Amino acid sequence: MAVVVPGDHTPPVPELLEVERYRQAALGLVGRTIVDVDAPDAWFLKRGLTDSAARAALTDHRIEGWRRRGKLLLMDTDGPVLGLRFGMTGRLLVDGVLPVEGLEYGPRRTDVSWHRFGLRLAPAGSLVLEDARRLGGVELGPDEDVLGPDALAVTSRQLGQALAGGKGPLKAALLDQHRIAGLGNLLVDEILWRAGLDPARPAGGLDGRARGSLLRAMRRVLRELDERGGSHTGDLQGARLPGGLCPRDGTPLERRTIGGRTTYSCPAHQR
DNA sequence: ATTGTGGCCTGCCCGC
DNA sequence: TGCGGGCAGGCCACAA
Repeated sequence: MAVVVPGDHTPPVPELLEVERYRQAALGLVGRTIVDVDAPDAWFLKRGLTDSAARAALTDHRIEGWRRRGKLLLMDTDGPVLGLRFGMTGRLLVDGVLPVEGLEYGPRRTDVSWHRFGLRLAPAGSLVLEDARRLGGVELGPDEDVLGPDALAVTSRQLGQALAGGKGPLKAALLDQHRIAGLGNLLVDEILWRAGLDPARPAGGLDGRARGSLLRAMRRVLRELDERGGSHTGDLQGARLPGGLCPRDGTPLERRTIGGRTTYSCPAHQR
């Protein structure tokens, strides 16, 4: 059940669960042909891409599939691969419809001035990436291999490799998309809270038992929060504010900056 | 190579 | 009622 806290206006942050929903919705576009590209915001185009270059590269090509690796959404065509990143506030409109709806927080309004990238399709339809804060981006032929294994499919062995020898905090390792791809701040706080692990403990210091707890919590959180409706529906979410109490044991939560991110954790049961 | 820090960007909340 | 400051966080450049 989603926790709704009046006054909390955490925006809908696209972590892997939201990007996966975008992917599922975009699958409906497979088979259509790109007839025009609209990229009005040069900032949004990465790695030297320009509006005219994107148009030249994509026009007349057919969409053949959609893949996801972590938070990176990949459009396969019979020409180039297009990579879409959503940053913190990016949303995808598929034929004018927002696939991620019912989000409890954040602005519901939309604004055409936030449309950073669009594809016009034949015989009909469109794809639009809307991003108020412009922290996302679009690039051609993204390097997918710099990303670690996807968090939804990570194996015990891969998790062990991702954490091995890490001297930084556990949370920073889980946020590092090179190690494991897909987890953002909210999901990591929820996972570590459920696993009973202190986000500040060294990533490389986990024994087999702790790694097992972590992997189980990761899988369970991803499955449950997806069923509930997204990354912001965790049990910790409602308490993730100054003065919040641990929903498990009532202890005042600790608020710290770890891995450069605002971090809430329970000093009593996260060790 | 690994780890840490700051900046990008802008909507929104809060206090005055 | 308006305004300024701080905050949010994914990602990247850069420093140590």
